[in-house]
Amino acid sequence: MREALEDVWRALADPTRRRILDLLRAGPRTTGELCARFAVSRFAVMKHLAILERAGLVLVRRESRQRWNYLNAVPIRQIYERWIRDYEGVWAGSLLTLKRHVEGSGRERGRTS
Amino acid sequence: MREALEDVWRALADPTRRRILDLLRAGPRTTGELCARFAVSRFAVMKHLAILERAGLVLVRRESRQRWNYLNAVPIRQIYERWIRDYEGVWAGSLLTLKRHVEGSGRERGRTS
DNA sequence: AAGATATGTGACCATTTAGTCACATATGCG
DNA sequence: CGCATATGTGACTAAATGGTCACATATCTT
Repeated sequence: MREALEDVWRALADPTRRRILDLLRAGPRTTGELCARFAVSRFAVMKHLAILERAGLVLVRRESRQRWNYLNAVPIRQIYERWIRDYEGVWAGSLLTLKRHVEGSGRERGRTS
Repeated sequence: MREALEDVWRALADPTRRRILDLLRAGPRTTGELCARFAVSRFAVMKHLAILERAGLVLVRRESRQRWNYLNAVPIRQIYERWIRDYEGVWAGSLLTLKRHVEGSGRERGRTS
């Protein structure tokens, strides 16, 4: 697969969509309930929900005339495990890099490869 | 501050930029070295670097006619600590949600708030 | 000084994105 | 039935994005 997390990254890039996910952490919500929380139009929220659904971050279940949106945090976990986690080893090193950076001491490439 | 991580999220949304960061994990690189690794034009890479720099993910030090790009992983750590971490408690629950979702048993809202 | 190398800038283009309004469908209820 | 409610769709706009090419500047080397 061609990096299925691509849609997830893009979905998470928008602050409104992250807020939607934050709301869904407390439990499933109908589309109407979600719209009531945002200043933008109902359709704008629906578009965001469609993007979140395509990314697999939101699961939808229709019940009569309502649409229940469920949070699925699994893709977020994958983002962490497949990418962010790889940077844990550099966190401490980054502070050192910053220090050398401001010191401006030349010729300290220190590349690993 | 008005959520300074906004630029970081947007910067991370692009796969080319994430690849640049992956390269920089092994150590600092000049702009030219980075360009050689990508199919897109040199200027496209420079634009990506500018976005990464604005987000604070890349620190730049000029040395004579070269520009050394350093990885700064601190914003990535903040993304984790201020957002992703909050979802750890839901990872297990998401599997349960998924199970209920496919079962399609109505009326199990189970909201916390 | 001259040329090669490394990076910075300006102008432009195509596509995507986030948003709008208006209208359609579908369901619960009196 | 008829109406209110909840969600789905179509058409459109403005701005941001990712990309290009051409040109400018600055520095190292001969």
